Amino acid sequence: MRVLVVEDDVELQVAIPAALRSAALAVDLAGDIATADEALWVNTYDCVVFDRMLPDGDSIGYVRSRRQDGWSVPVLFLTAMDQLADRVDGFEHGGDDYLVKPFAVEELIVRVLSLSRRGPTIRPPILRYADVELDTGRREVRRAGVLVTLRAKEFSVLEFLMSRPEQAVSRTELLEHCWDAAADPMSNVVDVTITRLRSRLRGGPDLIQAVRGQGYRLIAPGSAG
Amino acid sequence: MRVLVVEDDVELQVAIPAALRSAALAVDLAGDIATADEALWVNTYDCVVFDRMLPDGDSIGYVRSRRQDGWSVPVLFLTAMDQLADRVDGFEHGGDDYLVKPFAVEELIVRVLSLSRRGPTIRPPILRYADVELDTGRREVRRAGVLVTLRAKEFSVLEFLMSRPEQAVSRTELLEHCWDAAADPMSNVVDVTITRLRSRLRGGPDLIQAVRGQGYRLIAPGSAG
DNA sequence: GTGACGATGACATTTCGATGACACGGAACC
DNA sequence: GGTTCCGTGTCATCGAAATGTCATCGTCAC
Repeated sequence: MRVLVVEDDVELQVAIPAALRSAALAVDLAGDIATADEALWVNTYDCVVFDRMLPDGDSIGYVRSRRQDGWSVPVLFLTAMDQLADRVDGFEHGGDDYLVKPFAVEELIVRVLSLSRRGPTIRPPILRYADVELDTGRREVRRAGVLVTLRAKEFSVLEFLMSRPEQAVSRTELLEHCWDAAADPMSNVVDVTITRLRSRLRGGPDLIQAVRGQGYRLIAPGSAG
Repeated sequence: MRVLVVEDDVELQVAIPAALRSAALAVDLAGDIATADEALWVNTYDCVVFDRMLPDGDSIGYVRSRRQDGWSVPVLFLTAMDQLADRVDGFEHGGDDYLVKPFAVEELIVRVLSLSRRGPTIRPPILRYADVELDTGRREVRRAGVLVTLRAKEFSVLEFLMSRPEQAVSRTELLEHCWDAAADPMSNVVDVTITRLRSRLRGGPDLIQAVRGQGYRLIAPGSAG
């Protein structure tokens, strides 16, 4: 779990990261909103600890504007007692929390852990064609429910074909999407990989059709294509 | 001892606080879940008395969702006889209690005092996969019930893997979530940490599978993966 | 029938992951 | 303040597995 701490107070710049690291969190530090903004574009964080008042402004304004762009990383605001009156400002977005200074580090840790955990659980898609299922998250392929183990290249090629079912895909396209720039366009790697793919999917009729002079396409026999 | 009472019935709004104050408890009052939620973020309570049915919903849903974030203040649910059938719902969390309306105030006081005495034991969620339990609050890991001591980084990596069971997780993702910005993307820290993690979890079959070219995934042998 | 394209088996090469040994740095403890 | 210990990162090496190459064979279209 990785956290960005945005704090300008020198003492807290030391204390907060130390506390969070003791809880096995990876911590980056920024001293102002500009630096924080940069870090937030470059890296992925599970949670951000934002001091309310920073040299270049009130962090709430920054967070609010990013929220409008769909940015959804949970934020813990550190706020002084005298800023508490307008604390409602910080809660337009349900995913956030705040902590009044001074606070106990244990409290901070608990809050940050809690916020980090609600991270957006993205369900990676599962591609389906005929009796083949390709789970992009698990990196698993099943044919008629039976698990089929594929090599990375085979998986990658099948994924590409399944993303364009029944479309003819040229060797060049496959090379460009599944191989890196160093791939030799004269080689027959694609053919070989297709052969290997077929042999692994031998749990039913051949779904990979060669289109002479064009490339390959995924097609279920009988689907009049 | 400070207690939050969440009740919408006007008579009970008077009777319950009065009873509890007579037992030397400090009582705050909220009329609905929204108000209660705000109070619970701002203040620390030793116990919450929650009516089951409130104008803005069933309090059980609210409590359950906060429990998932590790919130552990004991709750006493006030439930009508006709809601009793589904009372089990309220007891996923061991620290809670319930009282069927109508009730004797003495009974209420006894229960609240009993709950308050337990104090706010922090009981954050426990991740489980196969025979591995990871207690995010205690920062403890058990395999087949046996305590396994992990280093901070190892814990952090395991936590991330366990938050995405059976999903392939790339080295980059792990680096981004478990290390800070100083991490060298070219380094093999992730591999090394995985090796160390495996060697510590040698109380059963290897659950960490390398996905060649992709990263790692948590998978129990035999789970058709 | 024949010529080009695709399929495939065998083999070579490369890449990738695992791991042991070592180095560095911070915390704890004299 | 110095020293030791512990956690963590770096590096080099090993070995296995994945993947590319090549040669040969098959087959489809004209």
